[in-house]
Amino acid sequence: MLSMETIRGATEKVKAACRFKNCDVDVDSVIALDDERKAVVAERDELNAERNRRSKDIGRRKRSGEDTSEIEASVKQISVRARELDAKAGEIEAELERLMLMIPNVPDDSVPQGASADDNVVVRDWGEQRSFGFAPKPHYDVAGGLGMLDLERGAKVSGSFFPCYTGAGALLERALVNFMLDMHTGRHGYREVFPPFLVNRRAMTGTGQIPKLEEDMYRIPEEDLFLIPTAEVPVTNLYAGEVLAEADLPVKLTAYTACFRREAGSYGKDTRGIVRVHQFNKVEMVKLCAPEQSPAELESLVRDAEDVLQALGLHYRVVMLSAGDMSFAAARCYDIEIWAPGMGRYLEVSSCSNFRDFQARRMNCRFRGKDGKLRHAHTLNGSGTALPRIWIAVVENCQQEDGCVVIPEALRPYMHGMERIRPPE
RNA sequence: GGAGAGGUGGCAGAGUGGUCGAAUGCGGCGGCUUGCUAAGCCGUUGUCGGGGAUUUACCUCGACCGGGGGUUCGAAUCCCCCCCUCUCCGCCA
Repeated sequence: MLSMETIRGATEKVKAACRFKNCDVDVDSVIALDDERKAVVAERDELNAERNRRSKDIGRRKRSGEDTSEIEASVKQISVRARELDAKAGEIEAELERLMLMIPNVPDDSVPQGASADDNVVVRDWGEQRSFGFAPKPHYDVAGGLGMLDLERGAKVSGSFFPCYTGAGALLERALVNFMLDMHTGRHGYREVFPPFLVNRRAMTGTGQIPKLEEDMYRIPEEDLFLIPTAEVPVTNLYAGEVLAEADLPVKLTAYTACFRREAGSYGKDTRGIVRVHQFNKVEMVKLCAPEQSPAELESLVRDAEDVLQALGLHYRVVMLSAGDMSFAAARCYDIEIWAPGMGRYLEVSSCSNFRDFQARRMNCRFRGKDGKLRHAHTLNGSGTALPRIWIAVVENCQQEDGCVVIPEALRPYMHGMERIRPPE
């Protein structure tokens, strides 16, 4: 969430952010409500002060045996009035918080000030599109021939878009997870965590999935728990309500989790294969750092994700998102798009964002600076990377004319030394 | 699921209706002492919100003793609900 200082001091920018990110909040009325809050709180506090003075007086008089019934009656009246105002203040504060939680983060001045994905900017690319001596097939055809996927049976037990990986497909999935975790922990200096996959409402609110995206989450009503849509939620919220030491920053964490998304409203898109599914695996990187560090930490975060793709020899491009294409909580975001020759398009495998103090305010995560003062931390995260799409990229890029898939060398140690995936006997 | 114990300031740990934002100890910070260190002594040491002074550290009011509600002139202290932690029993991957 934004501070009230930001909302009051940069009102026009905040309004622009609401337009870019399609959030319907009346910023002026938020400010007006805060004015009202201040007035009610001031009156209540004055009454409380008077009540406290008189109550202490009652204590003194009782000890000296005086009659206090008159002054007690006066305090009673003050208390009743103060309680009414307190209730009113509580209502205003709840409404104010509800509205503040609906205001999106403000995009950085440095990002393209456009309204849609058309305004995104490719900032660099790596490698090139592989040329084939034959027509490359989409992953579902390649994987089908190799017994790597069983979408029909997955649909039988859960529904469509709940993929089931089989045989070498399952092994490839597991290999990719281990390969990426090893790289981030061993080479990039992240600490591995294995968090819960179900989180409470507070956590979902902390990272900003709620309220705007609540409809996209799977929810367990009995406990009001949500299946995580990304490891970002449990991992970032690990530090909710805490005060970190500046010397411990940046905190760099990596986690494998399954991710669950209802993908409400996206039916009809990407209906074949596993580009868009309700359950998928992902290795995520999360950072908490001091405000001064976050711009550089975002750049290194993207590089860490790129390293995965480079080690696998997969062509990709890095895109800076425009103000209108960024998520609710992000201030600045790079997407990494990997080339999928069978589908003939680039697929988003990673999204690396700097949230500045937006999530930290919601979570109340602070750090104590060297000067002894408390400040909100900055948070960042990025996929490193999302499994279905990197799985697709491996299968489609490494397919051979005979239908086999040659496994990238970096993955072979994770696949019992296997060099190529052949059709099952 | 059942029974019990407990959640107080950075930590430990007192406090069972007013003089408690909270003893005491440890830690932290400042100072004194000292050749240095240790020890000792003195002082200081939370967060959030409002108002005021001031180009920063200042003053003042309010709130906060797991969370929420209640009783009372007055609640860390009494009552109710919830959450979490620990111990034991049951069940179970």
